[in-house]
Amino acid sequence: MPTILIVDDEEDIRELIAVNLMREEDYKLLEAVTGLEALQAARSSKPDLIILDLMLPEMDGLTVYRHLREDPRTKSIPVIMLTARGRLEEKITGLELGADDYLSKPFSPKELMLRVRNLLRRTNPLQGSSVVEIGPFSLDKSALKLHLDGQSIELTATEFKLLLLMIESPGITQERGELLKRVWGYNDLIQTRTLDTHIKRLREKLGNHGNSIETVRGVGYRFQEA
Amino acid sequence: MPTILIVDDEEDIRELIAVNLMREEDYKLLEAVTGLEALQAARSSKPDLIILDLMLPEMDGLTVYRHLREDPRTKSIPVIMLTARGRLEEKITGLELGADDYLSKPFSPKELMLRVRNLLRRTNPLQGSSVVEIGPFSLDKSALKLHLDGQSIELTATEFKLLLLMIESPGITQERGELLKRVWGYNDLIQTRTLDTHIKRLREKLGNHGNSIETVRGVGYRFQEA
DNA sequence: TGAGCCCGTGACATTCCCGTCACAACAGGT
DNA sequence: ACCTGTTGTGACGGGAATGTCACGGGCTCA
Repeated sequence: MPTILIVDDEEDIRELIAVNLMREEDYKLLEAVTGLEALQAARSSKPDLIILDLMLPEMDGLTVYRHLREDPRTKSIPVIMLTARGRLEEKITGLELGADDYLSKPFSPKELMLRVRNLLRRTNPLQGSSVVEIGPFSLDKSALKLHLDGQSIELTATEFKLLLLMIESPGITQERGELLKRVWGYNDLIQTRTLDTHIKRLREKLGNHGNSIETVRGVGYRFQEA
Repeated sequence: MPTILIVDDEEDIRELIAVNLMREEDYKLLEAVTGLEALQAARSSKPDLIILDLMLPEMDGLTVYRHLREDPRTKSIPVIMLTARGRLEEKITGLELGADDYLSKPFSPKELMLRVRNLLRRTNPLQGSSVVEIGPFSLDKSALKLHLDGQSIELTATEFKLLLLMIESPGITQERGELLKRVWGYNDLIQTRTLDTHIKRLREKLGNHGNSIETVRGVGYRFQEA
């Protein structure tokens, strides 16, 4: 289970980030309020990733970042920096970010989750390399590949998530709104062709098995082996 | 019977939610006014779902949520959060909510009911096992399908509602006005051939069993196994 | 920086559902 | 048998839901 350290002096920002990380995946969370706390926690707990707000009282966020990079114990931990849009952002753009990333406020939590996952996958590739098997379908979470009829089909991240969601409960109809929320994070019943388009792309990639994804008009889609 | 815990400091909001929930389904309802009460109730009564207003005196709603997630006894209980439209909402919008959900005030009770049902079904799949069996008939609510004589018959949403209504009380004659109200929401005794048409279509799809839907002239229709 | 990939969107095509109508068939009462 | 109100039936068209396609923006990697 990956450990993530959140550094921010604002209680509710920490709260929000934490709350979101906790769903979706099983992360172990640490929190720090000041730069000093952050450095100590980073050294002692060796988190897999640090989310660092640059706007900190006392010790500036960039300073914290430099210290992290100088200490061999924390040198290789990837960092996602949160910056206010403006001058600080410019400074960062100039930095050689290496394995790191940044996000300017106000940011969408969805975006943050995405980067967290990306960064963890990039630096910690073994992470969650499990395989789901349903009938002739074999989904490899780590490689984002689908094995079917002896063939290996590459899926994109979104396609994979969508297919996995449906394939995990075969025979159960997944409502459109449900899929939009779980895959894209849309909470409102917005009108979009995005879901349909991805369903189409999935069906194409599934070839003969394309009709395993059935349309339930007015409700959603369901996975059902022919 | 699923248990639902409502957490809100405002009496009339609680009332409003309670009244609406009771109208739709048979839920057992619990109420809590403060965050502490909520946590205690959640731990002792283990509700199937919690509706949590984020705007609470004393202990903030997000904090309550956090505690719920930390305690293994309440960790897996789904939560619907109610937020005021505004800053908090922005923070939450776009989140990948995972098992949970949120709704911004003012919300329509209909919307809330919908999410309650969804969430309960999703997290508690045994619950309301979306299949109804009567004699040789087997109705799958989620797929809108009817299994009969080893065959699988697809029904449209309207057909399904209509058939379900009659099949749930076999031998009982359903009056035309009653059916029009429950399936179509028509409150007036309007003159329409809609009902007849749908009955016809149903009979067609039922094949040999078509005559299980009997006409009671001047009154309505009745489902009766041959 | 340029090519390639992935993704969301809007425009358009297609399919499907459903209510209505006109007319046929039917049942019950006289 | 005739009359009358009710129900069955088939066809039609509007409109909504979904399928399909092409485009452009953003990101990545070389």
